[in-house]
Amino acid sequence: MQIGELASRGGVTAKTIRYYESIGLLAAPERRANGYRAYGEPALERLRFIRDAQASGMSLAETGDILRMKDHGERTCEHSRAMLDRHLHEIDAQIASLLAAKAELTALSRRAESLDPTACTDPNRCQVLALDLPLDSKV
Amino acid sequence: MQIGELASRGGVTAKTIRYYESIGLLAAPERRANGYRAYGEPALERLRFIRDAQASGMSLAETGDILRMKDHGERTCEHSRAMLDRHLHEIDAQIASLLAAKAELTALSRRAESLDPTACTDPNRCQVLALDLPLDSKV
DNA sequence: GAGATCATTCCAGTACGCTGGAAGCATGCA
DNA sequence: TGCATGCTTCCAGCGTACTGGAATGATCTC
Repeated sequence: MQIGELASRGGVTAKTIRYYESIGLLAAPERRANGYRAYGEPALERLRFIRDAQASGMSLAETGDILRMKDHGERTCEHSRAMLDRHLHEIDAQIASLLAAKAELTALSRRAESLDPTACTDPNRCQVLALDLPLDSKV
Repeated sequence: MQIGELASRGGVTAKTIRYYESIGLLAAPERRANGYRAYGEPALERLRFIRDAQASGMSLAETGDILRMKDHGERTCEHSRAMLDRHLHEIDAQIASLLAAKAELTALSRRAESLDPTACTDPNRCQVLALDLPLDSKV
């Protein structure tokens, strides 16, 4: 597939793919006679892995470390595994934090639903924001 | 309190506080005769809210939106609820990505565990993450 | 054949969230 | 008194991760 298709299927732009290639996250693919990059399915998998890793809070540099480890996957070492485990712990912490935030915001949103919109007349108070979170702090 | 104390109690630097003031997240406080900024406890609460909001994934701009809505006592119910709901969707997306990343990293880690640890005695192999060259040597 | 669309390279710029450093005045303490 | 530390302003720069745009060429569709 060409870069445009890879981009749309991977949820990024062609620019981003070229950028990833430039920093070594994606290998330089084969070129067709016209100079166009030609990708296979593995490139898409790799691209999706990068997106997932990024979403887990890893930098592109760290993601590159892991991808390189994956590339050498037939043999790995304590260092690599420690790094993976560290990231796994970070991910768990992030998930926990997000779930906590979600619970808080959900409670806030639910409370907002139960409010009478016409009750939103107090110029000094927003009922949605005034509760559950320390939003009433003023400087 | 002076900026230094606010900074240390808020877990940021004085630089950061001046930066927040410069972008409108913190109101310009009163000044003492010597020109020093003088803060009260509410500034600390506000600073902590900013920190908490950031920790839950909000940008400083979003945080500022919420703080300003509250400051102005506007009728913000609809706006606030839309923002909350949007943020909830973002959190869901983030959690999904985190879970996907976790699954992939767990698989990698598990594969690493199943390998012979004595294979990690080669210094070039045992420092895969630190020493290996990038995929295409173009970094 | 024309025009839209896709691709190429390269360089420069953007947004975010700070961070550093210069130059200078204020304060605290031995 | 000396000097470290703290505060002030202003401007510049940084790291991350793109993003825009120019200039150019290839392909597709009518």
